[in-house]
Amino acid sequence: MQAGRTATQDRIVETADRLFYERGYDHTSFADIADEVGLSRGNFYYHFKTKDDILTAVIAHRSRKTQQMLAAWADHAADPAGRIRQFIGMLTMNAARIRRHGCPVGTLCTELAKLEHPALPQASQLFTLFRQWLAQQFAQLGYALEADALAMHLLGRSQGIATLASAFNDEAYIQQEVMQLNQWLAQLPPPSGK
Amino acid sequence: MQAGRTATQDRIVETADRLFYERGYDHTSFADIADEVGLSRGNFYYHFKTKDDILTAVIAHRSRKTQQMLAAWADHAADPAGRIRQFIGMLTMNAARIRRHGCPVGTLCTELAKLEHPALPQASQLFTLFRQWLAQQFAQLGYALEADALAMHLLGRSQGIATLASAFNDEAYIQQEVMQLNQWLAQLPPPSGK
DNA sequence: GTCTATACCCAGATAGAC
DNA sequence: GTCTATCTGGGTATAGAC
Repeated sequence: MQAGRTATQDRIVETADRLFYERGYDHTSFADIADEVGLSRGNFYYHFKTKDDILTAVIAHRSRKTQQMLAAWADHAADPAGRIRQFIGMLTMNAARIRRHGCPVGTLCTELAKLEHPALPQASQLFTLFRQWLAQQFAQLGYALEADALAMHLLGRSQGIATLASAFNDEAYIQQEVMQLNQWLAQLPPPSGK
Repeated sequence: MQAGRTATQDRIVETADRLFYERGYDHTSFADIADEVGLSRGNFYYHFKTKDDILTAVIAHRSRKTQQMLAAWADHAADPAGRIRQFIGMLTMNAARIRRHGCPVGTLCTELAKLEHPALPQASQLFTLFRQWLAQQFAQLGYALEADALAMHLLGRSQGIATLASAFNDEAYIQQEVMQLNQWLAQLPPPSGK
C-alpha cells in the first residue's frame, strides 16, 4: 500500500470508481458515494477535500488495475497474437457491463471532454496504457512500422463496439463484432517495410 | 413548419442542440440556453415547460436534419458505393468538431444511458436512421443477407474513430482511419448466399 | 410574449462538537 | 475519524406584473 492511503480511502475510491462508471462523473454526487460507503457527508471531506481529488484518485486506481491486468495477460499467453486475443476477449468477458454502461475508459474520456475538465489528459492516459501494450504485441508480430496504427485501429474498433452495444442495448452485436476482430487479427496482411 | 412550432422555439431548439453537443445534456442549464438565445429565464418556461421537453424537441430536430442529409446524399451520389462514401466522408468533413466533442449521436446516447434517461431509445433512433439507410445501400450492392451487419460494422467503426479522436484530441487519426474505411469498402468480399 | 422576483432543492464545501 | 449543523451557489421551476 502506498504511503498516505488508508483503508477507508480505498473503499471510497473503489465505490467512486464503480459509480462514475455506472452513472457518470458529473451525475454522481458526494452523497451518493458517502451513502454507499456508509459515511456521513461531513466525514467524507476528511478523506477527500474536493470532487476533483476523488476523480484523480479514481483515475490513478484504474491505472494501477489496468497495468496489473496487462501484466496478467502477458503471463497467460505466451505469444503476442494470444495476448492481443486476450485484449479482444475483454469485450466478451465484460459484455453485460458494456451493454449497460459502455467502456469505462471511453465514456469517462467522452464526458471529461464535454466538461472541458482538466483531468481529461490523465484519463486518456488509460487509453495510452492499452495503446502502448498493444503496439508492443504488434511489434513482436513483426509489424514494427505500423504497430501504433494497428494498436489505435484495434482500440477504435473496441470503442465503437462498446458505444453501439450500449446505445442499442445489444449484447449479441458485441459477439458478432468480436468474431470479426479475431478474423481481422488472423488475416492481417504481412508486415510492410524491411 | 409544423403546427405549434414558433420561430422562438426553433431558435431555442437549435441553440440547445449545439450546447447539448458541446457541453453535454446534463451539464447544460436552462440559463446557458436562455443566455445564448437572449431570453430571460422566466420567459424560457413559456416556450418549454421542462428540460426533458427540450431534449425531446432537440432529438426530433436532429432526426429531421438527419433525414434531410441522407436524402441529399442519395441525390449527390448515383451508385450505392458512392453513397456509403458520402457517409464515411462525414467524418472528414466534421473532423474538427469530432475531435473536440465526439459524435453528436454517440455522445448523447452514451450520456443518456448513464443517466438512465427515458429518452435513450429516441436518441438511439438517430443511429437507426443511419443504420437502415446504410443497410439499404449495402443491399443494393448485392449484400442482401449481411446488409444490416455491414451497416452496424460501419457505424461502429465510425463511433470508435470519433471516441478516440476526441480522447486523444487527434484529427490526423481520423484521416488515417477514413482511408482504411474506404479501402475496406472497396475490398469487401463478394456477397454470400444465392 | 416578455420580464422580475422568488420558491425550492440539491450540490459542493466548511465549522466545530464528540 | 466520525458525526450534525450549516453556509453558499446553482439548478429547475413557478407566480405574477407589464
